[in-house]
Amino acid sequence: MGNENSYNPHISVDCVVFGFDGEKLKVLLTERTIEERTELTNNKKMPGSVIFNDEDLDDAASRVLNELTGLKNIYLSQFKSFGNPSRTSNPRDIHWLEKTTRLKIGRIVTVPYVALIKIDRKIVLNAADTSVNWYDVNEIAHMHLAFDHNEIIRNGLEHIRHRLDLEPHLLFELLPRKFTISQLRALYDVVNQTRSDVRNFQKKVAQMTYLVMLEEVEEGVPHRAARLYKYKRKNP
Amino acid sequence: MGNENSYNPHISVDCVVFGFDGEKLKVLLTERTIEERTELTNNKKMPGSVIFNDEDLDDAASRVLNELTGLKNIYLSQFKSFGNPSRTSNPRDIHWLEKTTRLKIGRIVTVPYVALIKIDRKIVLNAADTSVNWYDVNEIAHMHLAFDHNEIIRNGLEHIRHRLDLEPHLLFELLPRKFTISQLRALYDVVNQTRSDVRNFQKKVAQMTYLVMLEEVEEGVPHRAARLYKYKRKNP
DNA sequence: ACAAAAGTGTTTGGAGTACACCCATGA
DNA sequence: TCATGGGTGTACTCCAAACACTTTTGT
Repeated sequence: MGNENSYNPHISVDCVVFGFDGEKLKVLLTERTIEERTELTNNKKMPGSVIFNDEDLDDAASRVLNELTGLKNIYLSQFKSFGNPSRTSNPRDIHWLEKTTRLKIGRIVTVPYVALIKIDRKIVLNAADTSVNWYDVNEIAHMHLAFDHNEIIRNGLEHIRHRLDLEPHLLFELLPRKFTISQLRALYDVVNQTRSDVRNFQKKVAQMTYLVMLEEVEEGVPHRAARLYKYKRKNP
Repeated sequence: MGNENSYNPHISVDCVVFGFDGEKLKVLLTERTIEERTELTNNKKMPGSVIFNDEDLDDAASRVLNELTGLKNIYLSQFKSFGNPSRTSNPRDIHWLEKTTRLKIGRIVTVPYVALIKIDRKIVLNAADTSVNWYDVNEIAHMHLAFDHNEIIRNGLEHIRHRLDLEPHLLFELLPRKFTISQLRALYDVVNQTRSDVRNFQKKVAQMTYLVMLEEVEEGVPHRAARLYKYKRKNP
């Protein structure tokens, strides 16, 4: 994992980190907290880094997440790369990169990943001059991110929609360990852009052999408490 | 399109070129015809090239196909990149690359594309020391290709299966301009690894508004001639 | 006439969709 | 007691799958 520690300044990885707050799909963006706050607003960006010379792409993506948040064993799925020569043409973006890597930066091809994390996991920031925040995935379309990160996030969202369609159990990467059917349905609907019928969704859930009903209900809600479920990996 | 003409030796594109011969899915591989024929057999590889410094990835993939075959306007779809540091560790692979690019080659991240072409289009070879041939996609698993091309082709096949599932009209990129329902069904089955029922398939076809029946039948077959159809793009 | 593939309908089961009311709980 | 979401069953539609015989044509 990058033990030679020399950067390869031609290739980077970027992570579209998704979380679910019970209502909306969120994306994790980083922001420099020092310097240049007065200039134009494209200083928000996805977590990312150029790779090390002897580092695998998947490892680089894991490293980026771990360095930023302290988390490990995050679900990651790579999607199609972005390498338009003009993607690194904004002087502000380049200046920032050269400052952080201390390398002369020319053209960079970036290899993007989608990451799924449980939004309630506490994030431990390692970098002092950077803050991270969750943003509604729909609001991001109206924000100005660095590089071509708007486009990459759009593609990442499409990518993860397909993945979740093929492997529905990945939904549980986004939910807390114990969850209600309502939460699962809300997530399902926000991912598929649907509005499922409550009764029909119960039927669907009844067929999921990998869901186990717990002898517990949620707490602290001002109405009838819902049953809690958990996800059981492996097969029945 | 690479008008500065200086190679970027850190990034390449490779094309998994699919064709359909009426029965099997085929993949186009290139082979050096001169030198070293006696050594081990990993001299077959996918069409590919390192990119030019000012060249977009999609353009590089188009260029590779055009340089090799003379064809233009080929359907291309990028899928996930391969960048394991050890993928360029075989000395034979490196030697070949350094000879063709005249560059010192270290680690290379490759950005792979799937290409769909009509197998009856005649391929015009530009490179004198290279031959190209179609290979059954299932046989490739048992062949030794250069680099990690076996793995890339496996992934490319999975990728195009998903794409064809989402956009069935891409099937027609693989068929001749006029085709029979049997040909379409054979292609459908080879892609989906199914064995469709003839009658059910006719029903499915009847719902494809973008298929038009021609007043023509196939010729030269030793049995009842099948009706020909063509694909009509755009909407009704 | 025969071999070989083309072409054609009906039935059945499972999955998705639409739809409305009572229940449990906390405030 | 009331407000809030939790939890439950039935009917209809549509699509996929199973299944066998007649037609056309070339040899």
